[in-house]
Amino acid sequence: MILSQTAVYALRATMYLSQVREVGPTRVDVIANELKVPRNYLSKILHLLAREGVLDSTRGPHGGFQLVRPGTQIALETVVEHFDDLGGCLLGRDSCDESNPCAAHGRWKNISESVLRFFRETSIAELAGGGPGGFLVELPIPAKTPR
Amino acid sequence: MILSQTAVYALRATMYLSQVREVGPTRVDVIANELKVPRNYLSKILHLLAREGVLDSTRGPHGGFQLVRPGTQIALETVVEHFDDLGGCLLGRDSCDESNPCAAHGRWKNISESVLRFFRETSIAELAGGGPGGFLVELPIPAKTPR
DNA sequence: CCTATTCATCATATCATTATGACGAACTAA
DNA sequence: TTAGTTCGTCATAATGATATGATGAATAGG
Repeated sequence: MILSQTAVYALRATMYLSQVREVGPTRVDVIANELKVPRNYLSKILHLLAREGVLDSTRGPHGGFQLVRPGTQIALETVVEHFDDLGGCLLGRDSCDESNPCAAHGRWKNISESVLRFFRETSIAELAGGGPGGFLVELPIPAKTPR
Repeated sequence: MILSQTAVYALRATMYLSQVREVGPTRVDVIANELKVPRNYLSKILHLLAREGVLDSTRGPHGGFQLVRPGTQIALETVVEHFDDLGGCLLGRDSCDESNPCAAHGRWKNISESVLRFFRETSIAELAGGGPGGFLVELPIPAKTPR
């Protein structure tokens, strides 16, 4: 698989959040149930995304997670980069660039760049909205609650 | 990393074998030392490639591994497919195609295909020969020894 | 046939990823 | 201030990938 299970959970969860029509946070349990994903595991993933500024988290009643800005403005890369290293050396070397290339570097570069561009230029809302059963509506920008 | 460590070992080993100028098998120990890769682990990998018809293995004195045909005629895919599943669903679904697509399918398809094309159309000799310090000479076709 | 050589394989260890269960900390509302 | 709700986090488990060490089986050459 190209992405780790963890990164896929993160993507699917943020995609889900980008489709929630009601403003305000959504509980982990709801997301976990909806996506059929382990609750505590997802909790850690979302917590990390909150620490990294992709989500807002709120505790207590009416708490949960929400996107810090509409899904149309969040690139897949923004979510995935915290879990997987896309764009590393194909042959697994620590350093691999023009001045010190691996055997595959020159030929792989173009492909690699188009992959990176996909993650950089595709928004989670684009994916969430494009799939079967997805919504195409624009979301209101949720109020940013300071922590 | 896009490829597993195992797949990278397999690639590097076959690339190495494609550059060996002498006809006949090369011992695992030589390859492992040369590539700085764990010997027994590499042994299993090469054994699997032999079972799968990518390599010939010979036991006893003067034994070792060799490519079944010149590296110019072995695609990266031929080596990698036995270890990693390239081209699976981006969101990790078991089945994902035109008739039952995941949310990312349509947008990811083009990128995915160019990745697959790279592995299908690039030979191990191309990589081995293209890197710094590589050889560009053509190899004689090694005699196919029945097992 | 014997011996050295080499791959084949078994048992086990280590590590990272993925997952589960229990409890603590923060928050809301009454 | 109390009770209920919800995220936060700790401890631990299960699994798969990666790695090591010891031994078995096939082969070539004397």
